[in-house]
Amino acid sequence: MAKMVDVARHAGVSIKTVSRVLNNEPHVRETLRDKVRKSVEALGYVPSASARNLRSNRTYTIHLVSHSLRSNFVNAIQFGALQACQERGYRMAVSMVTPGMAENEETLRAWCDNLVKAGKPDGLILMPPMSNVPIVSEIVSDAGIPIVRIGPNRIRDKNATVTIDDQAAARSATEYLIELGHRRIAFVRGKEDQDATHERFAGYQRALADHDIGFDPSLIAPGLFDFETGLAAGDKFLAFENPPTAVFAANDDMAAGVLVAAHRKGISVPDDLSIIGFDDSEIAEKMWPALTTVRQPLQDLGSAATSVLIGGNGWSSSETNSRTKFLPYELITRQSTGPVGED
Amino acid sequence: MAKMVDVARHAGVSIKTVSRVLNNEPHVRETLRDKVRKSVEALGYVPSASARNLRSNRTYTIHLVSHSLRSNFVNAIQFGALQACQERGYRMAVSMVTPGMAENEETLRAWCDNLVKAGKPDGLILMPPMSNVPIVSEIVSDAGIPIVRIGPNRIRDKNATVTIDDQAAARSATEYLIELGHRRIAFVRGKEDQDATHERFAGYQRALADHDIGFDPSLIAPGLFDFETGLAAGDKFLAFENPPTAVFAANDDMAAGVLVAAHRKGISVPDDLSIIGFDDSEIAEKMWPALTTVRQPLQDLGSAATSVLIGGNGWSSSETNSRTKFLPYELITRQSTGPVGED
DNA sequence: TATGAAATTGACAACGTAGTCAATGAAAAT
DNA sequence: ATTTTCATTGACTACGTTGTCAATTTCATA
Repeated sequence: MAKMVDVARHAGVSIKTVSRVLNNEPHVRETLRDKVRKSVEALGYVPSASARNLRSNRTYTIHLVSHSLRSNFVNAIQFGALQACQERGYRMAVSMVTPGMAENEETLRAWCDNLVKAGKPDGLILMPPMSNVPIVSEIVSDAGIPIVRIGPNRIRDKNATVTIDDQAAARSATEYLIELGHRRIAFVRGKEDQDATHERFAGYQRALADHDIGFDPSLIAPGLFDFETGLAAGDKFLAFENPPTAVFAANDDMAAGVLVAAHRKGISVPDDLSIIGFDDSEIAEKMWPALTTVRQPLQDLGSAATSVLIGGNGWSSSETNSRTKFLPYELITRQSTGPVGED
Repeated sequence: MAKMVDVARHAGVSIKTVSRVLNNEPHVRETLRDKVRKSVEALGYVPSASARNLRSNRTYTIHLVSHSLRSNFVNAIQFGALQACQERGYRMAVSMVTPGMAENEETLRAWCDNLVKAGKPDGLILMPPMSNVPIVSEIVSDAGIPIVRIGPNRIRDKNATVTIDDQAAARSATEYLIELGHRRIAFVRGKEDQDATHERFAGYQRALADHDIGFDPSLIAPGLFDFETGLAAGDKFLAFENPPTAVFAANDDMAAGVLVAAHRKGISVPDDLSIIGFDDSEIAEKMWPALTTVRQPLQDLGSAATSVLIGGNGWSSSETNSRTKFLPYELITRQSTGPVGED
């Protein structure tokens, strides 16, 4: 395979000049530049990433870390991030923190250490729930590798976070239900170790309080952000003598579960029950009735995170104040919500 | 950061000995091994992947290439592949062939060339529809990098393919409908540039022929493997004077579209219309009624592909006969199919 | 024309590891 | 006791690029 010295010989210049041309460095005459480019073309030369990495200590690689890739949420963000990487000539690597690792702090620490020392990525994107784990941020940061966390989190360090304002979003979703006349609004929580759950719940509570609607603890169900727990929550609520007229689930998968629970009981959505989700994930518009939900610009979250890491995004690294970038959310009204029926 | 020479000094040995211990090579006394391991631990040493790559010309990286990551199909396979990689200490990189590239052969060629020469992955996993493009396989193969193609394809080279038997699977899905008494069975095709579409259609036709059911071209709709085209197909079929009693869609997203079309028209599923999908993707069981579908072991496809590349899977590279590994499919019967109603 | 400054170019070193090969020591065979 | 064999260990080099710095050329200025 052709290497730099071959190109140099072919073009009649030194390898350093070839290097300069390839890296768009100044101080090379245009005529030489052309000659080198032609030689590169003629030999089909492509620089070795390994050698470049070793010498320059930069890998041009962004590493995306998540817990499990099996979710539309992670998938969409990854897509946005990868697209942004490729546009800028960066590669993208992915890793998962398997359930076993996350539990034992020592294992997790070793894993992170290995990740950053071996791979030396130019930046790390932490997906929820890894974005909520302080020691991950800490170890990676200590190694001098910039991080962007995705999604709401309470870690306050020099690293950036890219997210939507989950609390405000949940609040406006709840207010939308209130405006439709709903008063008995149930809420399905997500995983307790993710700050998104708490933020969304806080938004829900805030909306109720703002509209003088008493908080009824029986209208809160636990959840794990998955279909099954949504189904269970729906079954629970719909078994009440006086069931809620609307359910707000902390994500779409759980909302789908509530919807199926309603279908099974022959309860009409949205006539007898309004359902609202969160994320606007892929399934939201494939359900029937199509799900009203809060749209997170997932792809944009991914590409914004990448931009923060690679630069050229207008963020100065010396920025002292807020290191959290909020992207706009949007309430997508579809057919799963409607005015409260007379009872 | 600690490097090998630091470990060597700390342990009082040469760097070569450290190297031997780290790579589990023979010819090191157990006492020295221990000493080295202790020094590694003490210094928190992790070998540099860049240096190792450069020297050994191996990257311990599997590269996954797809068209777009935004599908449950790709997502699930990626998950399986990543898991298998991590278990064996390999890294995983991902790339997308953007729509623009795929069209121009010269661009695609350059892109592939760059991918393999720069990154030098130890193996490549090609997802559909890239697994169906001959020149990609060709270029990568020429660079001496092993490939595994996922999904059915008609390329016959020395590289491996991991897939299910799409034709047989489609045939048994169709037969299931026939056994339920259906005779007017519609079919929604997928993208025409993917062999999966043709294989599944062939299986559908074969089942009809085997049961002496005449082929009715009006019961075939085009599709792009997405929800919208499924919806359009459903609208088309259900507008017939004599609509089909069952629809077989070439994937789940399109089946979801057919289902919503039926819901909108007030047609009861499965009483008046049976629907069957393909893939058993994430949404299949989140719909209502839950979708009967052909399950592809997507995660297994991903991990099997990885195993083929990394080795230790029982496949000899000198294997001369079949280079296609068929994984088992399974018909998952849920609530979207039922016996044909009397008309 | 002479002079200084800046642009241009290349020789050489260095990144951190694995491969080669020779030197040493220990065990087995004579 | 001597030779042979093999396990053990380390010195040195190569991988292909980029960084350093000095040498040379070009250009603007005096």
